[in-house]
Amino acid sequence: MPETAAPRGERRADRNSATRYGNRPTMKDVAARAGVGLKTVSRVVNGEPGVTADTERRVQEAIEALGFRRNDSARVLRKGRTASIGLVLEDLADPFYGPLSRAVEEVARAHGALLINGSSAEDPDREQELVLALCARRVDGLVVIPAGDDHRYLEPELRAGVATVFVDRPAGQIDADVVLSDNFGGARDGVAHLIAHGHRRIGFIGDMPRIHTAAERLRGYHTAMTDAGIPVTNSWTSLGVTDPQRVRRAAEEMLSGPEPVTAIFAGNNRVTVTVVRVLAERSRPVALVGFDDFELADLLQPGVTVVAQDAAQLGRTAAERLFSQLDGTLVTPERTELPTRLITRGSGELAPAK
Amino acid sequence: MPETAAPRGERRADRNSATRYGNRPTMKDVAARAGVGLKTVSRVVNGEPGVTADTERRVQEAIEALGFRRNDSARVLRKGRTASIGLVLEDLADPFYGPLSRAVEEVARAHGALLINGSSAEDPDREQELVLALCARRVDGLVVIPAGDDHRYLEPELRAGVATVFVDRPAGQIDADVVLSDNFGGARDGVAHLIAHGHRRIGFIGDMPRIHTAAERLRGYHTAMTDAGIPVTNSWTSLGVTDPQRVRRAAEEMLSGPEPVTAIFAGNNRVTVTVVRVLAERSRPVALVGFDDFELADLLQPGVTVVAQDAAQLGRTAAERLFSQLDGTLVTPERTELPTRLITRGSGELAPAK
DNA sequence: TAGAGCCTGGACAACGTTGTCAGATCCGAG
DNA sequence: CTCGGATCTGACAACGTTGTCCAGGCTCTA
Repeated sequence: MPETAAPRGERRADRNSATRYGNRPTMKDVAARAGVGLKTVSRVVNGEPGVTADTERRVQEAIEALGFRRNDSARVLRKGRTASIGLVLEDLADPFYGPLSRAVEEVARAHGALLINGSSAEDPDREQELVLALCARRVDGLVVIPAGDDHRYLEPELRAGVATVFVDRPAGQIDADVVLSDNFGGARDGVAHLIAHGHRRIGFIGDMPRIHTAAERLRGYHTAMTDAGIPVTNSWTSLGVTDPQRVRRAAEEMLSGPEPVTAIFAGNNRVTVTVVRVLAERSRPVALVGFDDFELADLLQPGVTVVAQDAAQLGRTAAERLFSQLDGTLVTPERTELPTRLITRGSGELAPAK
Repeated sequence: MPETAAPRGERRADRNSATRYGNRPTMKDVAARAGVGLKTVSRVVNGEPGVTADTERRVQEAIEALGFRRNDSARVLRKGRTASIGLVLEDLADPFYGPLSRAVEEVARAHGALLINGSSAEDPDREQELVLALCARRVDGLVVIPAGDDHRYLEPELRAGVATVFVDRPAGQIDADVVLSDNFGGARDGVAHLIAHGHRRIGFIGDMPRIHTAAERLRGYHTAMTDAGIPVTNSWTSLGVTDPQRVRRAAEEMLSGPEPVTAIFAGNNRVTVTVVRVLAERSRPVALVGFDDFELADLLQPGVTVVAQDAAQLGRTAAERLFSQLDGTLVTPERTELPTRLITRGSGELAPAK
């Protein structure tokens, strides 16, 4: 039907202009060139049956010649599903989130979906901004590592059917699926490990307790101490922003008071590393167990004993639950808790110094 | 205009059904509820002028009540720009790419764009698949860390106006913008550093030379050796897949031959770490310089001397060039090369063992 | 008070695709 | 030779938004 193509042809007077910047060929163009109907092109592009080999060949040639690529935006609009999921995390540059993100991506890929991700930089407003932007893009689902503690802004989205899984920390004020590490148990076991090696004065340096993981780990510390009948002195714990300067000061204080600690439990990755630096500068050996594993921990002198959580497994589990929601397999929000693993490498097995 | 809303109202017999799973309210719904025209809602949502305060309030209330969120897919279709860019890299879990990705994200954010990313897993087919999927989504631009060496498949996309910047390695067979580290200069300087400390038998363990960065670093090694008048023996270089087993074997071989090397230049991150492990098992000190910095390199005994490249800067530069292309500021593809930095920490300053 | 000009709001088409449905074509069997 | 049915093809509407354009009401001035 050349008639169908005519108005289009008029608008784009010169055939070459179809390949000009920002003016991509559409199925209509392909159809005109191949001398077939619009829908036939759609059929070929989507591999639908009911097209003769000859017609298909003509269409393919036209696609090739014009450099046509289907516009998925239009497709999405029509079909309602975007085949993409969103991941909001704290900071992609953090070595903990890289593997997690990659794991989510792999699961998404297995389901034919792309991953859009964003870093909240631990800022609740930015988290909300990102999440809502992703919803506006109509991602099919969301994996969120929350920065804020109030997620009621998600309610309309949840009602509208956006599948959502929270990871690493639970959602605030709403009932949602969540995948966590056993922060409490891990910390408790780590501290108990130090106690088992003879320590009684054990320091704890962690994040602000308003962060769920930090609070849970602190609780684990207290539980282990209480279980062993050890009263905890206030000066042994330091909770707050975990920038190197503060952690350094905190470590130095608890190591030099009248009742210096003989062991330190570090509440996260960054803390552990800073503590390692502080300890490296001192002659008296101090035991150390850190939450979160990190690369090369085994190569340090001594190797650093850690409570490891499996970031990739966390991401994988979350993504799988997400797609279960999308399949309709899963309906009720659940709380999944993954175990942690104590990896002994030396630093946690040092005996208390006199 | 209740008349306008009527047909819609009929289709969704029950008002509640508008908030049912997968059936989101549209601007039409909002307009009906607020008793205004469709375009007025659009104006309010986009903050366009020409709406009285009272009308705006009514619309805002309807939006609130219905939990409306603009469908960006439709918007994209209409406007032609998606305000999103794609990033294709090798592996998000690799600590080198985390900061790079984050830097790209920050620049994108500053330009109001979201980042979609994908891991090619160093597989050219998967790279192409990802890139084309992103093009189908009509991302405004692409940042690609290429896995393959033939990117002619991108030609139709480039003609269609998809801004593209290659990072870390140049594009193959097409003329495109590219941002690189000075792999050649960095490796040359690193090896020269070893030579300056008295080494003559220096090993090189690197990736397959079909990877551009690997080839350049190898060239740097050869140049440094030649400049110093040192003939290179074949058994001193190992090129291939950089899995731990192979690297370990390679290192052990060059350390135990009749003419054992007294220093090793490691072609990348992973190689460096493996070599550190091998050297830690041996008593005789061997000097080591690695390409790429890594966390805790300073805490090892001895600290590891490295040729550092700034991954974040690489990402930032690439993203900025991308947006310059989109602004129209930039038209001619260019090759940008960022300097590397030698960081001395001890392992590269060891004198050759007898 | 009439006319000009501004401001607000809405009807309509278009973006590029897919689902529906009906028309056209071809084959073989009666 | 004709008819039924299977197969292939295309016209059309719809997805939810934004750009264009025009209508109607208002204010201001002469």
